[in-house]
Amino acid sequence: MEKESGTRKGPWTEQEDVQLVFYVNLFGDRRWDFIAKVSGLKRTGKSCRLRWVNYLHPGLKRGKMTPHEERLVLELHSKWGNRWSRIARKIPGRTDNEIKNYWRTHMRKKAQERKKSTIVSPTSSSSSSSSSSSNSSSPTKGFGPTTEAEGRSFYDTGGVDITTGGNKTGVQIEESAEVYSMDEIWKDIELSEESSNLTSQGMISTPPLWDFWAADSLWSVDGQDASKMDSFPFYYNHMTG
DNA sequence: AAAAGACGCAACCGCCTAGCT
DNA sequence: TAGCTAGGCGGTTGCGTCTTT
Repeated sequence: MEKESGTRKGPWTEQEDVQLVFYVNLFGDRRWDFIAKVSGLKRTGKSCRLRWVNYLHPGLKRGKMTPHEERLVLELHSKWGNRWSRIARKIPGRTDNEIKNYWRTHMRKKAQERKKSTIVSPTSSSSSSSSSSSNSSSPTKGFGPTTEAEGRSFYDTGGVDITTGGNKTGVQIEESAEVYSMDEIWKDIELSEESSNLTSQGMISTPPLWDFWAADSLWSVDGQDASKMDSFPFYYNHMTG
């Protein structure tokens, strides 16, 4: 419900997308407020940016996460915690939002599995059942699926921000993350995904293209490199099919 | 075939930070 | 140096789609 002078909200239309892409190509992907204004879109700069970053950006990969990407997410999350954008930068073609969503889903599944397994056999699989609480004594955030009951969102958060004082207890950061996270996670993943033998098929390869994209500036578009953005037809095809 | 529940994704909100005046 | 603004980020929510009963 936007007021006449207000901004539009809700899902973007194809028309809006085309318009946004056009203006981003024109002015680069920096001045979002400006773009929002000149484009005539009744959207905030923020909204435009988000739409671009999460959907319209030419470097975006769509579809399911590859096993390789999943691994990366887990690995990086164990290092950095919920630093989604930071993680996303290491996984070309994936947005922070996507990774965040993936993680959330992932953790929800895990939480459910764990709940089930503890209900069925509270003493079973020794470490895993204790794992969710293994970190709870620490004021730092545990890696495992914290529950809403703990007052934080349930998928919050793995690793510790090394750069900040997340590590208030002085616990060794990387190790504390490792204590539970990677072992547990890998185990779970193997169990749940072995069946689809994704990991054993050498699917670890990121498309070479992505090495290029990643290494090059496109993923970290900095506005200045507008020449690379002349792939407008791509966006258009991408959007219109 | 219909209803209910689960899942996945897109988008918004609010806070924080960096840059500018 | 303080205040302001835009951009960036993480958390959360809403809704459409898919799956199960």
